[in-house]
Amino acid sequence: MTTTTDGVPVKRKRDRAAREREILDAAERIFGDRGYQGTSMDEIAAEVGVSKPLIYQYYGSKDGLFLACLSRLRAQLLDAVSEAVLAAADAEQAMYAGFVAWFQFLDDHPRAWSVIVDEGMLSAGPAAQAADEVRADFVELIATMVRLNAPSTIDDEEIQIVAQTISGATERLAIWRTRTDTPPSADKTARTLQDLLWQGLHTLRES
Amino acid sequence: MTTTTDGVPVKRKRDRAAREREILDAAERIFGDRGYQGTSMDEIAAEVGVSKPLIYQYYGSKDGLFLACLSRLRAQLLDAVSEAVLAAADAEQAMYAGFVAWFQFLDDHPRAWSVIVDEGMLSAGPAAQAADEVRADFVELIATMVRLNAPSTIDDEEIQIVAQTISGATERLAIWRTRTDTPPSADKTARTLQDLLWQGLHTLRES
DNA sequence: CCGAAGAACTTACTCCCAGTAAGTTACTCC
DNA sequence: GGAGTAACTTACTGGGAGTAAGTTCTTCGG
Repeated sequence: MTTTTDGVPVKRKRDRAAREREILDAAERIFGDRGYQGTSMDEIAAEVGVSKPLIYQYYGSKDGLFLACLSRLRAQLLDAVSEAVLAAADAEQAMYAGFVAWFQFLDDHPRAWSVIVDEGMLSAGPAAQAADEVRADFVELIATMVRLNAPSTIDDEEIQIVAQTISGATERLAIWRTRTDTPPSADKTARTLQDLLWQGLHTLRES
Repeated sequence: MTTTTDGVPVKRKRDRAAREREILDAAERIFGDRGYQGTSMDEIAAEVGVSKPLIYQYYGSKDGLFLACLSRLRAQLLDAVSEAVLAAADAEQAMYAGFVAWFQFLDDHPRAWSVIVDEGMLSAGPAAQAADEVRADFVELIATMVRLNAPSTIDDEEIQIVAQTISGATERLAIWRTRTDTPPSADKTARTLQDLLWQGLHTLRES
């Protein structure tokens, strides 16, 4: 049992939740350093000081563990962007602030980002679908902003198209910036993207 | 020797170029069906009716072989899009026609596309850089079109940003369309994208 | 305090697959 | 026909994902 007589959970000496966190932290670090392919489950197990089957018991597979990392990191990224968006004075500033927050976060957390880049690694099987769901929160946020700024004549399909466009654009820009020697600043990138998209958003015509 | 006395290449019974093509064709088919991870080199070798080390001799590694497939498919895709762009009456039509050709090609060649999607698989090591170079032709084409349509006050960094944006957007849209039950038509997707971007392209202001 | 039940955890494997060392066969030219 | 080389094969290694089967720890009812 994990509860006392009054039903309150009690600290066990071997605490599953804590172990899961330990494993996840180590996985995040190693995946971030060496990439998905370059990381072995044995390595993560050794880093935590635990045997490999334990990790399989908790996370099911290498994909599962990677996905758990991805999911947690994406959540942090979404928080950073959401916060920036909500703090903005008007809709135009909100979109711009969101872009800046996105690029800035990725500049500040290169290891986190390199995990997110490796999302592409999961292009096969059920993991691909799971990875899409992780990204979906983001697309949702973007879709909401699009809805607020586009003409009311727009239909749901078009909103999806625009949201996917913006999501794809920001991801590609982020990857490109990390692979370029002297990338434009987070701010300039965000500003250019904003200039490119803002007008068009308001003038989307019906099909 | 592979030449006769007058220097003209002669057909050898065992013809390397032909073998390379055979291997590449088989690899393209199998990678397209089963994905990068799901494909083994033994499988490709068996399909061609050749031993595995031969493939390694010609293509160096699994990544190398995959990259060769990717490169050939990308070239076909680029051709299709270039042709559509060049055949258009004016700049606005050219951009739109390019988008349509892109989405249409991917609808028509699902196996080819699934290889290109797996490009993300090569996020590590020198293969990642090689994959970027394969994509670079495309970004180049887009950059050219941007240059023709944007105000002359734009700088090179901004052109790169815009080109990466468009490249990222089209790729994400293509992936999204394949993973959606009833995706919008190639035409509607292209039209919406065009509406979103065209105006902004002309009003990009200086930093 | 004792023993049963189950959760946490380990040892010691299997299998698959990328990549290779070393050798064999087929062709070309002199 | 024999030397040289390109095309090709057999038979292996190494490493890593995933697992079967067992052991140790913790809790709880009696």
